[in-house]
Order: sequence, then C-alpha cells, then structure tokens
Amino acid sequence: MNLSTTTLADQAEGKIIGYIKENHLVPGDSLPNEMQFTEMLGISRNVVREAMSRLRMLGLIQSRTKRGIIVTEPPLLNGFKKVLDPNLLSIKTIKEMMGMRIALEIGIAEFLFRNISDKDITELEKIVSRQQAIGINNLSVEDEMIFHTKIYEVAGNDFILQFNKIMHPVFEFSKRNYESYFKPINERLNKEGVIIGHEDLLLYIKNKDKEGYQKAMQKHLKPYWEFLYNYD
Amino acid sequence: MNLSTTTLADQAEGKIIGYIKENHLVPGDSLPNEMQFTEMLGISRNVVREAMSRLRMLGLIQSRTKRGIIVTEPPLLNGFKKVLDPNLLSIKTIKEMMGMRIALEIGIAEFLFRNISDKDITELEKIVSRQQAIGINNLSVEDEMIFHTKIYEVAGNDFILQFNKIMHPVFEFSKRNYESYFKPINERLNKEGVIIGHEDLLLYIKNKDKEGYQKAMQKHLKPYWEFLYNYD
DNA sequence: TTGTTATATTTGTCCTACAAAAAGGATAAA
DNA sequence: TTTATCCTTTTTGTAGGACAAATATAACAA
Repeated sequence: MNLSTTTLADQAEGKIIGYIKENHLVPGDSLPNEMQFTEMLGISRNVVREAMSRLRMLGLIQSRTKRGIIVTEPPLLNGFKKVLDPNLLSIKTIKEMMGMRIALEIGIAEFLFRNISDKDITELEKIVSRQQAIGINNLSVEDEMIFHTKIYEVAGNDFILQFNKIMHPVFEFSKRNYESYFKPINERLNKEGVIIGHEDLLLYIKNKDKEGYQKAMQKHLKPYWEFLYNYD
Repeated sequence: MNLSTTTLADQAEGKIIGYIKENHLVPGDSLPNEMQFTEMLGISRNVVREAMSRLRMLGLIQSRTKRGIIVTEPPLLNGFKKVLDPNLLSIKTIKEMMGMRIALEIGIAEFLFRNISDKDITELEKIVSRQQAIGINNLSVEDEMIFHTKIYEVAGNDFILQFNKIMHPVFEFSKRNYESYFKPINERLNKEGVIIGHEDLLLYIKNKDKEGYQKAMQKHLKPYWEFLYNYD
C-alpha cells in the first residue's frame, strides 16, 4: 500500500495540520494536548510528540508546560533557512536561486522607485563612495551585499529582504567555488567596458529613471546571468 | 539561562545540522545512527528521534531500517509549503507575498523573452482565446493562474514556478476574503478603460517588446498593487 | 560461483516513569 | 471582602526499556 514509506509521524503531522485547518484555528487558539491527540489518532504519545516537534520547529505552534499548545503565526522562511546549505544543493538549484535573485532585483524596482526618499539616496551615496574607494574589482561579496540590501530595505518588503538574506550564502558559495568561472567573465566584461557598478545604478535612481535602472541592473548582474546559461 | 525556552530537541537539531556541515556531508553520505547520536549528545534516544524527525520532514535526511540515515538534497520549499496557510497569516505578510508576486512577475520577463518559442506562443494564444470567450470580468482565480503559470513555465525556473504555486492559495484567499475591496477597484479600472488583460500581455510578447510587457504587467496587477498600498 | 538461510543491526512504535513548570483552587491574613 | 501564600493537579519535557519489521551481512549449501 505505502509506496513511499509514510511513517505514523508523517500521518500525525498531516492530521494535526488538518485539525488546525478544519477547525479554522488562528494564532492564539489552543490545540488539544498530546494525550488527546494520542487518543484521537490512536497512536503513541511518542509519535504525536514527533509530529508536534516538527510543527514547533516550523513555528506553527508553541507549547508551554501546563499551558498546552497554541497556534502561532509562523515565520514563513524558518524551514527554508535550515535547508539552504549550498553544499547540499545541486547546480540546477543554485542556478534557479540565481534566476530568482535576478528576477527579484529587477522586479522590485517598482517598489524602490515608489518608496525612495532623499535620505535613502544620501545613504546610498555614502555606501557607493565608500565602495568606489575600494575599487570595483576588489569588492567583496559583502560589499555587494550592503548595496543591494539597502535597495531591498527601501523597497520595503520584509519578506523579500529576508529571502535574500537567506539566499546570500548560496551566492557567496558560488563565487567562491566557481571563481575560475566568474573571474574571466568579469575580466571580459571589463574589457568590453560594460561593467555596471553601483555608482551607475545610483545615477539612474537619482534621475528617477526606472527603466534605465532595470536595464542597468540586468547588466550589473550579467555574471550571474552568464553562469546561469553558459556554465556546464 | 534559557530565556527563550530552547529544548533539548532544538539543540539536538542544531547539533545534527552542525555535524552535517562540519563534516562536509553531501547527499548520499550516511550519518551516525540514532544510538550514536544519543551517546554523542548525551541525551535520550527519544529526543534524538524528535530532531531527526524534523530533518526528515524538511527533506534533509532519509532513513531506512538497518540502512541507517543518509543525507539527501532537500526540496527547498517543503517547510514553506506546510506553513503557508492563509488563515494563519497577518495582513502584513499577505501584502508582502503580493509584493513578491508583483516583483517576480515583472522580473521574470527577462527569462520569458529569452526562452519563449513559437510553440509557447501558440499555446498562450489558445489559453487567451479560451479566456476571451469567458470574458475578462468572469475570469476565476484559476483562469488567472493558468495564464501566469504558463508564463512561469516558459521562463524556465522551476523554483519560481513552485514558489508561485505555493503562494497561490494566498491570492485566492485574498480575493475571496477581500472581495469587497477588490471589486470596486476592478470596476473603477474598467471605467477608466485601463484594464490590461492577458490578450494585451500576449500582444507585447508577440512583438518581442519586453519593456512594454513589463509596463503592461504592472497595470495588469494594479488591483494587487492598490491592495498593497491602500488597504487598511 | 551462485543461491539460500541465519544472524545481527537499526529504525519505527509503544509503554512507563518522573521532573519541572504553571494554572487553578484552597487556605490564611488583612 | 480582598489579598497573599501555599498546595494540588495538569501538561510538557526527558529518560529508558521493550519489541516488531526490515534488511545488510555473514555463513552455508549447491
């Protein structure tokens, strides 16, 4: 019957989630306690606890002694964060993450240009001038990150911000592990004179030129793009 | 000591993940068995099993009798999927998901226009003509979904595709729960004559006009945008 | 060498027990 | 009556033992 070995804990997990949905429980509401689920599901308390432990990890529930178990609003990316170890990812997945990054970076322009204030621009100028002192070829992945994180912050979507923060190790890993691939790209682009740096992006922002910014961002992320389509 | 009640299972989970990272285990490698972790961590087998159960749920490991436990490449969005019950989300979070959607939809234009084939266009035409028969005001959320899913498929990023599929219930939920909000927007937009349908989007695709497409998509998603910034 | 059987190991499940936390009630003091 | 303190009881967190089922490995037979 069970092709994919589904354990009792798997089933219990599903049943408990089902219970929450069917009863329209919302954050703050309390769940039956472990023994009640043990009886309801006809399984041992151990198994119920395994299932609960999973939901607790995801942030779906919280439990405190005597107080029982309550439903909570889950931090959406809890599980994603734990799973995102670059060492465990296939090239395909890494590429897809890069694609996601490119898409988001271009897509949030809408929000960036809607929200940006003069104060934000001043802060971006500071970041950029600090990085110009370092020189575009010596920028670390962290330097890259600082600029783009600021962009995300201005765009004002915490979820995307958090998402990118979690994805960051993947990009760091890629640049480190595929340096022999990225370096020639950068050099070639440099020769062609089309390397677009943060200072260029900032210029478009200042000019309120959203489409120019999107085009420039596309070029700025060219190395990723090439990795995406030309590696392997 | 423990401000945020961190249980032994939490710690064990962290230690096991740490073990995988420190030993540079990759998918296929095998982990110490339960008893070994029980001894290594000085805790009961029950607790080890709770931690393992969590990792198993995330897809980080698989275990089979006698064969022990092996590391696997995790499906990245396993946890995300389980947690994304619209009933549990705050308005803020729902809005952020919509923002993500808008950004992705505009950002993937890069990939869409790079990959699209004549065959894809024919398929899109079929979808669109079917929907024109229904009429733009009678389109269900599913109809909406069919078109956009096709776009994502052409863009060729499985991760984004999957991501959107998981987010879909949130949009469905929003439209259903905030119908009194969405409807007036649609009517107003209709009066202003600026409702952009799938047939318009398809036109830009046919003309290979990426920027036109992005602008049109921005307008197409206007109701979401207004919800994002004008609701509450 | 190949096929079969037996053994040992390991996960999956169940059970019992107890410590620690804390809600709720009982009791005492104002 | 109200407030403060103590006690009881419930519920989660942790430990440890037991056994079934699966299966890798070794031992044995053809």
